[in-house]
This record gives sequence, C-alpha cells and structure tokens, in this order.
Amino acid sequence: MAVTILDIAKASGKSFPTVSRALNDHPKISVKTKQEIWALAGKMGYRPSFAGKVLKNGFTRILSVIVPDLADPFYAEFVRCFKADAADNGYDVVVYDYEMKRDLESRYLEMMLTGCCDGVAAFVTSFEHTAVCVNRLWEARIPLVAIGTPDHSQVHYDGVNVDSREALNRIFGELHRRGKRNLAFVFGRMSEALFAQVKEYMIPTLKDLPLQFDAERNFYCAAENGTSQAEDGYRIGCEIFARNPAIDTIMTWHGVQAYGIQRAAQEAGKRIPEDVALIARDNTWVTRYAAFPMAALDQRLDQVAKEAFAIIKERLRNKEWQEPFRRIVKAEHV
Amino acid sequence: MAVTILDIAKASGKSFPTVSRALNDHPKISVKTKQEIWALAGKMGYRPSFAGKVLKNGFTRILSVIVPDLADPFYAEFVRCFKADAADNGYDVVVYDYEMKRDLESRYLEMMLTGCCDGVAAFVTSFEHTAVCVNRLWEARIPLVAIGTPDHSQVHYDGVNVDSREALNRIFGELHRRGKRNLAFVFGRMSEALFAQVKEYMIPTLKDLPLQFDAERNFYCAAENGTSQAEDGYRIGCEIFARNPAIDTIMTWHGVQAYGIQRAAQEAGKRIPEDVALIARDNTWVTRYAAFPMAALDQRLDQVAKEAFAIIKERLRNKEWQEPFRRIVKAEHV
DNA sequence: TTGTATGCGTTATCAA
DNA sequence: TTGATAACGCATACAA
Repeated sequence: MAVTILDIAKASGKSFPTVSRALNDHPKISVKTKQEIWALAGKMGYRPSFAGKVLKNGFTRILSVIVPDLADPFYAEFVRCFKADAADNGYDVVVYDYEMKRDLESRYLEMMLTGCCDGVAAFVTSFEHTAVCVNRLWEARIPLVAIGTPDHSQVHYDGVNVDSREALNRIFGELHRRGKRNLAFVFGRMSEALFAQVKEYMIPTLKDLPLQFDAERNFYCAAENGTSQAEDGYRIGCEIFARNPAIDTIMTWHGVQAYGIQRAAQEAGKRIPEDVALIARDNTWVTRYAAFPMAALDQRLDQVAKEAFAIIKERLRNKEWQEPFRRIVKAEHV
Repeated sequence: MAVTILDIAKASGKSFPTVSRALNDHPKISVKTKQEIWALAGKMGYRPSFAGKVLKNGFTRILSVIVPDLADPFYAEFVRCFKADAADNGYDVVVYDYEMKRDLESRYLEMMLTGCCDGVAAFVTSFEHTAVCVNRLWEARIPLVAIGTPDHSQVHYDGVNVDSREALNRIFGELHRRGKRNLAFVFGRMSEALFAQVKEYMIPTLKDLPLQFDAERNFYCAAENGTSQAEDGYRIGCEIFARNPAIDTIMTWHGVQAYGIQRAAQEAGKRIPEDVALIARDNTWVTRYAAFPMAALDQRLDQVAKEAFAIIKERLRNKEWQEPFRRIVKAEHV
C-alpha cells in the first residue's frame, strides 16, 4: 500500500539502489538524478519504512520514557526536559505510561528488548519484578537509566537519583521554627512489600531531621487499587486526621496528593498552614498554582533529565560497558 | 548483539523456520521440539525483533496517541481511556507530546506515515499545516482519528468531536439564575490565525446561550510562547480583570488555566465564586480537587476514546475506505 | 513433523 | 555515476 523505493525506481527507470542513494543525498549521484528522484518521491508521497530502516541500520533514533502516571504533571515535566536534550541530538521520544501497574511496567520494559528504541529512561518502582528484564537489557547493551529507584546491587543498570536531604533539612528546620513538630509522610501507590522496602530505605535517609516522626505510625502509602493521586491523598488525609490529630505537618511524595489532603483537612476543620502545613516532594505547576499555601522541594527534573540523557548518549557511543553509572542530583528547597 | 532465531537454530541443531514455528506455538511442531526451543529461548534471552516482525507482518500491534500537552491531565486521562480499549484488543499504545508546537505536531504526524504504528488518535489543532500529511495518511490507509478538530471538508480524515451546547446551556442557565451576566472565554495557546478560525467556529456554536458575551472583546487565547497552562491562565486573568472589571464569569478551555485565573482573581481582590465564577470545559482531578469552587463540563473522554478506538478498529478491519466517519459525543454538566 | 527458499524495505559492498 | 547482489530478522508457501 505504501510507496517504497522500488515503486520510485520503477517510475523513474532507475535502479532502486540509485533511488536510495539519491534520497539520502549521497555525494556520488548526479544532481540531475537527485532532483528527478526527489520530485518523484514528493509527488508519489514516499516515506521511508520505519521497519525497513531499523532492520538494516540496527538503530531507531528513538528513545523511550516509561513513567508510572501521566496524570501526574511531574512526569510530564520530566518528559519535556528529556525531550529537549534528545531533540538536540536527533532523537525522537515516545512515552509509555504504566499507570502504576506492575504488569504494565514489566510489559513495557520487556518491549524495550525487542529493539523498538535505542535507549530507555524509566521510573522503575522496584527491581523486585523487573530484575531479570533489566539485567537482560544490560546484557543486550540497550541503555536503560532507572530514575529514583532504590539501589540494588544484584541488578546491572545505570541510575539517577535525587538527594533531598539537604533541602529537607532546610525546609523542616523552617517549619520547626514555626512551631511544627509532628510529621506524617505520604508515599505513592504501592504494594505492601514495596512499602516495607521503601520504609527501610527512607528511615536512615530521614534520620536526624529537625522534625520528628514515628515511621511505623506516620508513614502512609496509597492503596494499590486507587484511581487518582488526588483521591489517594484525600483518603490518606482523612485517615491521618482521624487516627492522629496531633499531626501538624504532612509531606507528600506527589504534589497532586496534597490537593486531596487539603480537601480532607478542610472537612476536618483544619486550616492550612496554621493547623497543618503541607509540603510536596515535587515542584510543578501543581504546587506553584495551588490555591492554598504549600511548600515544595524542587527535584531538579531538568538536571535529572540531563544526566539521564547523558548516560544514554555515552552508552550508545561506547558499547564497552563496565561499571554501572550512578548519578546523584541535589534537590532544592523552594 | 541480540539473540535471533538463527542463534537458537544453531544452538538447537534445528533449522530456523522450525524455531520460528515453535516459538509461535505452531500446531505442527512436536511438543518435544517446542519445549526444547522454549527452554533454549528462555535461557538465551531471546526476544523477537520488532523491526523483523513488522517488516514481515506488515503491522505493529501498536497505536499512537498524539497530544498537545502532557502536563495537562486532561490528555493523560484520554490516553488512559484509550489504552483500556486498545489493550482489550491486543494493542499497545505509545504517546507523543507535541508540546503545543506546530512543528512537533507536523513531525509526529509525518512519522505516522513510516509504518511505525497501525493507527493514530490525535488532538489535531488545525489542518492548516497538517492537511497534506493527513490526506496522505488517508491515501496510505493508515487510520487517523482527529479529536476535537473543527471540520474541514478539503481533508480526508475520521473525526470525533464533542458537542457541549446542551451542557453549556444548562450551566450558563444556572449561573444566570445566580445573577451572572458577563462572560469571558479563555482558550488555549494558539496562533493568531488559528484563533481567528476558532472564533469564527465558536461564535455560532455559542449563540443564544443564557449568558451574553462580546466575542471580539471577551474571547481570549494564550500567547504561543507560554510555558505552562496555569501561567497562561494567570496572565489572561490579570488582563481580564484589568481591562474588563464587569466580567463575572470566566470559562476556560483547559481546567488547569482556571488555577492561574484563580490566582489573578485573588490578587485583584475578587472572590470566587461570588465576584467571578469559574467554569472549565474539562473535568479531571484538576477541577474535581480544586481548592476553590468551580463548575466543569464533562467531555466524556471515556466515550470519546471509545469512539476513536472503534473507528480505528473498523478501519483496520476493512480497508475499503469510503466516506470519512464523523462521530459526535455529548458533553455533560457536572 | 521439519527443512528449503523467498520476500518484506532498506542500506552497503562491490563491480561495471 | 550507476546497477547487481547481499544482508538485517522474521514468517510462510512449498517441498520433503
């Protein structure tokens, strides 16, 4: 159905390799022939076949970004930063949304093994269910950068993580000065098993901060069967205010969740920020244009994206992969 | 680098077609051979090459969704609805974000001509710069469904549009009853030329509604060089309150814009909804969890996605394309 | 039940 | 400057 170089060859009386060279502006094709072919290709509506090119060339000029939730503008912002670097280097970017579902996450990572793109930046929730696939990507020399995934020594992958400690220190210090004492932490949607893992990972990270918390009682995560992050936040907010009225500071992993918590606070008769201060880990339009006062960390998605792209670029340049890269970006307090 | 059926053939002592058939669970391959091959494929980490399959089969089992702005959860919601139908039919979905940029929009639509997917659902802003490409997609029998694009008789494409009149009528009637009189309309980011076109299209659509407006003075659109929709809304809000203090109702095309307008209202000392009522055309968590009262239409994205997918499915089923499809979905008032 | 041969659309090598 | 031929990975018609 689609026009191929063979069709153009037939129509022009030239051989198909000549057509191919003309279309690729090969130096050893006469100007006259080139113009003939170009005109013909334009008239016939020729577009080179993606599959044909990829099969022959061995590369796609496409990078994939795999995100957990496109409804969260945080990930959209990452995509946009990443695309800027990619475009500068001649790559197109396609996005996969795994909707916070483990099966979809695995499925998309598996797809990356089929050669449908040249490299991947992925917000991997955990290596629990993806380790095999991630290791295979490494063996196949398909660059994968895992973003924000807790380190895992058994798995070969490049990673970019954000260090929020300093920013948290400052922000919590400020809140402490304003009289806040009791912190609750609200994480995203995840399985019980992963939540246990995250707790283990976060507790030492959060030690010695100006605000105190009891990780067993005041860590919350959204149920896996939720429908939207705002809704998740609302439910958790209701739970917090019911179970633990002393909480005066709530930090959410996703800025969107803060909207739900705000609603829960309103219903519980709590004022923001007088009774409860809200902080989000991320800083997008969601936090900047919230109609209630809230603090936010800046995860420096621009830097994260830049690091991620740089790693992929380096991996594509040099196929002698030795040690995994681990880059750290420092979050800022806004 | 990657393992192919040839490698498995060599390792198993079988011929490569046998391997191919075994992997595809072909009925005429002995169970013993199959199990051998499967075990070997698993051990060697075989994954079928995307390009190889596509080149041979002529299809990808992939559908593309092209959206103007992933930072707007409205489009993310569409993607999710669309993916549900696609997954039920064995299709994977990839997303392209053209960031409200004409050149990227054209680029992605052009890419669809290379056979990188089996069908496309796209929020096409205008056929001004895409007509040639869209017509070529039609000729090449690559299904494209344009969503929310004003009709254009010169171009061959299938379309799904939303009819908001009835819902608007009800919502404006209600606002009128509450004493609102002067409406301003805020559209998305677009060129002057496209804005003129949109005005022309919208004015008859909006005729005889309970609220009055002067389309020349009270239609606004965001500048093309904006950075986020919330920011766009803020700027326009400031402009409205400065230029036309009588405005008591503002309808935004994108719910996100309302957040910016809310901030502008706050700064102008206007209360919501007492002094200015806000309405959004779309209904996502953005409107549902706004910390200020706002009305919203429901564009029935689930229905829109269903129609879009149904059209693509039908087009793939029957390659005898006659007349373009035009489907209408009725918006609802929430 | 399995092997041989072919072609999908492209680019690259080599020969003319 | 151009043409003949091969190769990328896969699926399938046909032969055994």
